[in-house]
Amino acid sequence: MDGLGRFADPAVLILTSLAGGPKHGYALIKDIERLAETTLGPGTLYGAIGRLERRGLIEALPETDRRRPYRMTPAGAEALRSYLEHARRVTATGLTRLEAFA
Amino acid sequence: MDGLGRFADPAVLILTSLAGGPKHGYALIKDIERLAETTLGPGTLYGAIGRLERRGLIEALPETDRRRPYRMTPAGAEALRSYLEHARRVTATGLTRLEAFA
DNA sequence: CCTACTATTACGTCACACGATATAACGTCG
DNA sequence: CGACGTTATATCGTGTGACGTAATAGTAGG
Repeated sequence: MDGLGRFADPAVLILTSLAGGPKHGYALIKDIERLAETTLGPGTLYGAIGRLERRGLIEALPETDRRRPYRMTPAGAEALRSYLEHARRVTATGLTRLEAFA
Repeated sequence: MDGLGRFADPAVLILTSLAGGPKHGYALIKDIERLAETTLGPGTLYGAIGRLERRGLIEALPETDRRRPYRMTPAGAEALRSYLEHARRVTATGLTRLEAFA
């Protein structure tokens, strides 16, 4: 019971990873491990990829060499930016309050 | 479909609110609205409160006047701190990558 | 040959969203 | 004064679907 665990929203992590350039599924898993010290299982990953694609936040690129790469769309970048800015405000408030917490 | 929505993990929002001092359920809803521009429904709120209490991250104070206040425990403060620091690292990376994103 | 790489699919569970219900205090309008 | 609406406060029920876990499958490379 280590409490809350980590910040691990799959959709956000995938978009953040794709903000660094297009990647296929397996590369996403590895990048996210480095990025967030969290390992997404395949079900979690591909489930989230499908939902992001249906919402138009990412799109598939032509398959090459058994790899199915994805790229973030402009709508995805905008959604991510707005999410991250909001998250930054909220977490900053939390950290400030924690400092004052006895 | 406004994309991703906001950062809205109920457990984190509740702990963040309680980092500012003990509060009862209704006061939490109001504080979280100001804090995160998100309204937790009663089911969502009290469900999350129950789970946090079972995990020892928050604890109930004596009921006064039909109000059941909760306070964050030291374990809760530690869990929140570690979560927020991790989230800050991840979101900072995301924002950096987004700046470079074409 | 066994590990790393790459992807798909199936399945169960639990958190969460949404809404209905209950009750009490307070104000206000007819 | 009495009816009514509103604010404050908490509980419960129910359904959906995101997520975690894991089985399957194939290629390539050391």
